[in-house]
Amino acid sequence: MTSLLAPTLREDPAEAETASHRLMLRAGLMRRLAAGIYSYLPLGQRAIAKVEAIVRQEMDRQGCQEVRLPLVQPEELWVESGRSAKYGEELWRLKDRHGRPFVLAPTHEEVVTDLVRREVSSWRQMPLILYHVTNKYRDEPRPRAGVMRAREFVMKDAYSLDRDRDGLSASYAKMREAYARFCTRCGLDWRVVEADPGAIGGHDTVEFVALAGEGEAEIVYCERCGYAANVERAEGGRPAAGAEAEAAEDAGGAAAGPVRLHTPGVRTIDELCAFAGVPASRTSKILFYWAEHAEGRCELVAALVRGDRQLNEIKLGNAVGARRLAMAGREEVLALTGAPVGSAGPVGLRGARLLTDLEVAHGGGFAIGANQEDWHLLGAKAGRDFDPGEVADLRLVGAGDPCPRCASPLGAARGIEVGHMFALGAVYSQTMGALYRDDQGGSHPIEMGCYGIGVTRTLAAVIERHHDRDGIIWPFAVAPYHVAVVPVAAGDDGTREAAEGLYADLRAAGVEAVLDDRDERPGVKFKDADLLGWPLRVTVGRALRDGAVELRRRADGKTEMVALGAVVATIRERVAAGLGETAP
RNA sequence: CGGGGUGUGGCCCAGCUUGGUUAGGGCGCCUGGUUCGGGACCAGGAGGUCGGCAGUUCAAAUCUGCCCACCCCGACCA
Repeated sequence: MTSLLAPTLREDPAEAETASHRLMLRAGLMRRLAAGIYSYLPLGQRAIAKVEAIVRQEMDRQGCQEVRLPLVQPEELWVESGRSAKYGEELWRLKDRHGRPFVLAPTHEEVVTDLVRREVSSWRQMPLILYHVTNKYRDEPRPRAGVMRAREFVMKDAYSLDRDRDGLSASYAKMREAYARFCTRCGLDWRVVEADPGAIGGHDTVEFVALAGEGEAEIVYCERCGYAANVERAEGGRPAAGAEAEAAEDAGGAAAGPVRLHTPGVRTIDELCAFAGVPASRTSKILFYWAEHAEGRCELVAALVRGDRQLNEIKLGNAVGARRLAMAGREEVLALTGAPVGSAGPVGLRGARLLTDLEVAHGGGFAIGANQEDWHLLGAKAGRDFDPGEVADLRLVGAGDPCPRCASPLGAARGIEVGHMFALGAVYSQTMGALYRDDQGGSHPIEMGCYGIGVTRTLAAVIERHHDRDGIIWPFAVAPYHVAVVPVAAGDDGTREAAEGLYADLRAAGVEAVLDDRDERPGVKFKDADLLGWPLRVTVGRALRDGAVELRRRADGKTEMVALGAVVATIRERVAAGLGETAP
């Protein structure tokens, strides 16, 4: 280790807060060059190489073919696909010396589509899955938590090319299998969840989320039926049948109408509940947004959700087909409804496109704003008292909500999105003209899928999952080295020679080992060994008198004495067993 | 982009409110010595545009303005 560039830090760097970020800096895996841009030092690079190797093995197992695609791409390809505008500022743009516009690759759908429209023209050439592992560039508005959200990062991206929807489904299933194996082999505690297709388009999409308290992704899951989804996507559904009947009763039957209630000063749902004596689940709130469409056209939309629910803006955006949403100002609401924000409601609403959440549309007996300052309506029911407009699932689903499949209460968790896959279909091949001939001579767009794994982010996820107060606890599968040989009493020739001999034997036996030959006191070496997280540590010291060394496991601190003659064999066994621990 | 915060030797920080000689401490680094099983001790030493520019002042790390960088929260995010 005297010659190994692994500069450990005794104290936590001020710039890092999350565990993985802190430890990647402290353990000398990487150093920051600029916001969201890092240099990887030898140990970081080795860990990355381990993750990459696992990815490659799993890709190759499914018959994927590795390629290497350019990181610098002509912007015109992105104009052609329509994503130059869609990506906006996040697309990292640059110009060559002639002033021609280029972009740094945030992903490679355009390049792959361009490649295959030139090279794949027959049904005989498919199915085909291409992948590569390279840097990606996204000029994030806010890079954060080290490599968790970086501007330059390593990603494995794959693209499947198929003749038809069935072929795409088969490729998608293969990749799903590969991703599951990958996550398990890296030692992650993970879930696969349904996700929102977002701007990339396509039909089917799932995320592979490594569970971690520090993660950015919020997911809900059902222990009973296995349903799991990103909260962005999780379906709200209609209220249970019993609740619907109850609600109808609350509304006072089909013939009755809502009751007007004077509510001076009532502005919020909480105040309304207190004033009118109704639970928040028996209220409904209306939210106004400006929806910006692809052509730049803006439209005012109103969303009606239950008072105790949160609006899921992604769902609303999808429902209205907007590129972006921005909440409307108070004055605009006043001008439109004739009532201030706290008294606005859906009854007689004009001038805005109204969308009503399933729960409100199928429920009844809601307290709502009366579109008149200081007045509310009690017992209002969609369809009878107001036109619900478009009915859609608009609410944010959370812990305790009923599972949309089996109605059991959902659990919630946070995690890190390490993988994401999309069944794109023909969205790119259609717009960019990637067509092939079938066996009848007919022309069809290629059915595509795209699949990404954040390699550097996976590393962060592994550390989030495997660390303690003292440092990293590498799973064998991604550890930069499997074992550290630590001689104590460096001044003693016998100790040093024994350690060096053991180290040489281990290397000769193919064991990934390091030798801590630094002229440091034992405490320093032990602390660094814990920080660096070697799965195994061999202490060569006082046990040498009995012809033995100590073999210690980082994961649980268990130590055993091993006779010198048996050390190499024992370590090989332990490494093999350790690698087997995360085998799928 | 909005809000908050930070910027002082490689790392962690003090000093700034109330301007005043050579800008401090701990860790790390170099030299010598003593130590040597959980971040040793002693002695000596190197290393600084106090983020940058401009201003106020006899005098600026310290006050003012502008700018830059970085971190956190939010918006955003295939």
